[in-house]
Amino acid sequence: MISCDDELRRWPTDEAQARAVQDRLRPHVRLDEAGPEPGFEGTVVGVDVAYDDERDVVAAAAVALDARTRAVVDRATAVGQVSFPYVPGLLAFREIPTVLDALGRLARTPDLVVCDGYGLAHPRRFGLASHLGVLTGLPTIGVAKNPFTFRYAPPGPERGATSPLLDGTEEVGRALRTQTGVKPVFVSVGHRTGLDRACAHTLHLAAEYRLPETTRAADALCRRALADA
DNA sequence: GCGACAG
DNA sequence: ATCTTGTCGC
Repeated sequence: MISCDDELRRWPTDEAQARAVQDRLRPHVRLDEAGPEPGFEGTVVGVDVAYDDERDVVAAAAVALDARTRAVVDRATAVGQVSFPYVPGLLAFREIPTVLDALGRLARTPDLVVCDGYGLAHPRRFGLASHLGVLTGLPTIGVAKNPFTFRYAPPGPERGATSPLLDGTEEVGRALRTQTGVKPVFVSVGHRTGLDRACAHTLHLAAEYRLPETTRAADALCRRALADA
């Protein structure tokens, strides 16, 4: 078992340390659980972060939706100082401290967390969603807007179509068409979830727009929190 | 060395 | 991520 508090206390200050942390925590990712089944009774929480580099301020939001109806049932925000620069592959170190703060302000523990970014689809198989999952112990998935460094063949034009997201020949995630005729999103497993259910949840959450409601709600809220900070 | 590169 | 105008459309 890893201690979230200890990890935060020993937050890396340079890239080499950060990569070492990823290599140390990666074995704690659990890939043997299917995760919450689609339509489960509980909450899906979306998290997102906004920055003001001028003021060195970061604002995070966590929005809890009813997993079945997608109705917002709770929301929380947190504001902090930027703890790491943006480096491709090390995004988690920039976002996680403030996200954890916001998650801790929710009234109840999430049953599933949807992150803006990747989980296993990562150069060292330990993206933001996996990192957040290992620190919290919660089931997590990553939904990204861009394919990062990975390759994919365009999925079919219909909503629900998928194609493998590939690192060489390894499927690290899936391109998922959430709306007919619209650019796909890129789904990967974070922690304690399988790829099939990760895609099913994403599709259910993206009933109306390209991005899941969790992401849209968290994005709007963290922007507002940043403006008010 | 050069380009690519989640947010 | 963020900087940014107008514009097309429901």
